[in-house]
Formats: sequence, structure tokens, C-alpha cells
Amino acid sequence: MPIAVLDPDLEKATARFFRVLGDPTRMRILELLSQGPLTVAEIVLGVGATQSRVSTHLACLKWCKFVEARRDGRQMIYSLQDGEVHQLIEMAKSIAIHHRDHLATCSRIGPDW
Amino acid sequence: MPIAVLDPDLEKATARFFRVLGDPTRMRILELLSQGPLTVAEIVLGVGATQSRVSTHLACLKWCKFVEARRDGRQMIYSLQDGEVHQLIEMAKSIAIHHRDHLATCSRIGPDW
DNA sequence: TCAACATATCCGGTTATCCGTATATGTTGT
DNA sequence: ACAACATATACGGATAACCGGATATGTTGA
Repeated sequence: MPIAVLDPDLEKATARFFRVLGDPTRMRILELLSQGPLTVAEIVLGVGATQSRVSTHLACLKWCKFVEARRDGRQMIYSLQDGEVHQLIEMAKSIAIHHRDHLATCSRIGPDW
Repeated sequence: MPIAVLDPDLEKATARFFRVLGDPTRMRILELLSQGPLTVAEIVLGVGATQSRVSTHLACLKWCKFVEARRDGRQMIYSLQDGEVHQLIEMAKSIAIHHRDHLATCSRIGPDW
């Protein structure tokens, strides 16, 4: 029997939170940044995507408070907003590693639906 | 400077892991199930979506090992696969709650891109 | 102020993923 | 075996979100 709904808005926000993490490129960016601050150019090298794409993903991550940016002359230096996110990603990895085969074959978020 | 890549495949699997969590309906289903096992009919009531949609989401969650199902007569009873996921969701909520406004306005995963 | 550099935004095109309706599958009691 | 019930799958259509290339914005040094 559906128990009390704690907070529908928070539930949506949390789904969105996960949605931001649920893109391979953004994920990779966060992983890179977990080692320390990087310039956009360095991130572009690290993820192997175009500059414009990386820039857009960074804007998303910044807006959603996963990372923060500061200017240093001509370049922007990005870094993780706080350590909690990295901790959460590590936790997710430790769970995902057991089901990696299924997760990998879950194309379209489900084998054939 | 891009440090060693630990495991590109795991990184992708983890992104997919988050992607599964990044849908409001699936999120809601997991929240409901965190209170205890439920039949499909009960979940349908709880999330307010059509039966077919719920069934599809459940198939996704089952395939990806977030939930497990057992048959009880005519009905199927779904439950969380393990407690770790719930713990992770709670952790995400505690982070997301601070940025809920930004997450909410992050339409299209970014305000206008 | 101008050219070069670093990053951000705009745009059109493509794919992923969501949705509901209709239908198929599986289970029970008669 | 059949009707009723509970759940799962198969569509087709709509939209969200990704992508790269071109362009705009902001910053520096001459």
C-alpha cells in the first residue's frame, strides 16, 4: 500500500540529479576532475570529444552544481564542487561493477522495448 | 594532464547505472519499493502511470538488477535487490536537496542548449 | 585597438527514450 | 479446457537530448 509520499519535488530533482550523471561524457568529465582541477582544453583531451560538446556538458554540470569554474587569464579552470559527489560515484561504481554485463546490454534502457 | 584511465568500461556501466536511476518514474518505483515488496498493481497505483509503462520500467529495473521479482499465484511481487541502492538514493537526495532549484530548471539538461 | 587564443553558444540533424493503446502471455478456479 | 484475472510485450508516434561545425564572446599581449 503506497505509504506517505515524502516529497514529490525532491524525488524529481533527485531523478534529474541522476540524469545528469547518466551520460558517459559527463561521467568521464567528473572522473577526470576527481583527480584535480583542469582547464577546458585538458578536459577536451581527456574525454576525446569536441570542444563545443565538452563546453556544453561543463555548462550543464556547472548549472547543476556538480562543478565550479574560475577564470585564469584566458582559460577557465574547472573543479569538482565538493567531495560528496565523487564519493557517491565511487559507491555507484562499486555496485555497478557487479552488474556491468547487464548494464552494458541494457541498450535503450532495456533490451528491446 | 589526463591521468591513467582506470576502467573505461566500468565508467560507461556506471553512467548507464545512473541513467537507469535518472527517470522520475523508475525513481518513484524504487522509492516505493524501499518501503517493502509490492505487486505490480500496487506499484501502478503508487506511481500513477499506466500498467504497461510500469511493467516496462520494472523490466528495465529487473534486467539491471535494481529489483527482483517472484511470482505469487497470478501476481508478481517486486522488491529491491539490495539495500545499497536505497542507501545511494538517500545520499543523492541529501545532495540534490541543496540544488533542487537549479536541477529543476535544468531543462534539456541545461537551460537552453 | 587588433590579432591570436580559449571558451561558450547557436544551429540543424540524428538517435534515444518516453508514452499510451492494443495485444500476447501466463495463472487460477471451475 | 475456458473465462477471468494479472502482468508483459509489441507497436507507432512524440519529444528530449546528443552530436559536430560554424560562429560569437571574452581575454591577453603588442
